[in-house]
Amino acid sequence: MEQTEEQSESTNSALKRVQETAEAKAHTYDASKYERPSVTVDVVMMSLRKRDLQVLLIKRRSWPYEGMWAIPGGFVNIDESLETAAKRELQEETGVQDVYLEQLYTFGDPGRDPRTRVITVVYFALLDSERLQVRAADDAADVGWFSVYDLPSLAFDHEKILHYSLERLRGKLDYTTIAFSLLPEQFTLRELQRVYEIILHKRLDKRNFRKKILSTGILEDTGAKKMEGTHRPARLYRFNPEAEAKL
Amino acid sequence: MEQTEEQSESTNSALKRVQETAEAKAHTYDASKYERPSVTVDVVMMSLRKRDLQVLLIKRRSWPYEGMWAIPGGFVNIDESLETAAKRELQEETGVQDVYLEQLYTFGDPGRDPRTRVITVVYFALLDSERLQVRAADDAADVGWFSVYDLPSLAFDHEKILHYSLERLRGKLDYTTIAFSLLPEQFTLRELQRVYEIILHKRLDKRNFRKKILSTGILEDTGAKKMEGTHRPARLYRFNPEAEAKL
DNA sequence: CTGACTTAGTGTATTTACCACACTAATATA
DNA sequence: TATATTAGTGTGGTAAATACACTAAGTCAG
Repeated sequence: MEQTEEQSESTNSALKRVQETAEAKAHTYDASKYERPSVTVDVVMMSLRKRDLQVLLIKRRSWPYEGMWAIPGGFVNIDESLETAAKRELQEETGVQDVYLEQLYTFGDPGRDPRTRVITVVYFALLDSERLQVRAADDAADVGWFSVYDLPSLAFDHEKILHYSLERLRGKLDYTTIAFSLLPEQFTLRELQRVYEIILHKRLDKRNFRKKILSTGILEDTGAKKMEGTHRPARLYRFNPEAEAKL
Repeated sequence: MEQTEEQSESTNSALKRVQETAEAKAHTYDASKYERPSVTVDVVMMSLRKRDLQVLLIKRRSWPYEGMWAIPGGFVNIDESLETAAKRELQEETGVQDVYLEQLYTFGDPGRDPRTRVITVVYFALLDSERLQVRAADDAADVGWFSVYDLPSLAFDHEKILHYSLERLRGKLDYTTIAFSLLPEQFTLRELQRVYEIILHKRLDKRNFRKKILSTGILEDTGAKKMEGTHRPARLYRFNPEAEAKL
């Protein structure tokens, strides 16, 4: 449930040796002009839309992979932290703030970008299905939401990144409260169950699910009820972060 | 148990906008000469020594943090992958190859290094206690092994990195086979239990431990026995990677 | 207004995982 | 030959996971 904070370092006695050999070994790549790799931040943004787990992608308008879809991202400014850069990207792409955000993995193989050496730190973000509406259909030509179970062909190795993201999401689902960040403040138990079912991609037993969730004490009954469609009305719950219960 | 592969990208329609503003926003840091962050790879190397979980550190010989201990690391060469860089570091520091290696986290706050902006990708390595002997005491003035439970004062925020490493190790202990990478090919059940006890820093029940491990079918009886000290001889087991059993 | 339809909400019995706990046998050493 | 040391083994109790089916509150169409 927690991601530790940033920071660290490296340069030490051994480092100078390395640095000296670094340029010597660099028998070019594409660009001898780039002695050092560039660093970008990419953000995998997922949300629930229409009872489906979807990811936000951007259509590339130039070489390489022109016309293909890609995960949004951009360079890290010299004076901002990686997380700040990820938040800025989010803000620029969707206009949303205060979403769940965690660092996923750093991808840095040489040759992953045909233009130059780029190391990218990938962040993973979850939007709740309500605030989601805000933008998303704005400059609809370039930006689109896609089901993670039915992806278009993707630029670079972004398909691999999305698979990794999905694995991580699934893994964290049952020992963290990550699922709540996909729902609005109030929700019914059935809606919560649906989040789990969509992400795990399998049916769950209703009674066992409710029993397990409620036994953790992590939910708070709002007293309100939700009436919708042709059903019986359902209780609305709220996530209680105070209750540091284990799922 | 698996770490996905490298690779990805970022530059897309939104990227250009970002890049333009990047330099504008960069109201210096220390170095306007560095328009872009440098990238290093640091390696947290742990091993079991004398019934203790220890980490390899290097003594700094210059500013900043002169005389303090730090995690070894170095710049990423322009033509090598992050993992390759981490392996190279390992090789340089300890002369060991083919160890367990996984990417841990990327730390990149501006100001984490007083000299310039450095983003570091931290890898986590485990050496088995046998091959360990190889070097380690070579240029003993600069390099040393320290108990993770009794650390010296560390350069930069390396203490935080080590805490994170230990947490990750503990977390993975019971749903992966990571523990085996700390042992030689053959080992007794008692030795395996000791690995768990040292890492989790608590005593485990012998019978329950054996029952659980053996029931997974992940161990293979070698037929051999180990006689040592003033004990009864013990069976030697071997890790069987084929048996894709869950711990 | 009535009948058909949809979903909320509830309990029990079975199986499986987890945990606490103590003695005997093989070997080395003094 | 006596002493010290560790390997190896089983059982019962408790908590968690799973499989499974019906009733009641509401909506909607006719």
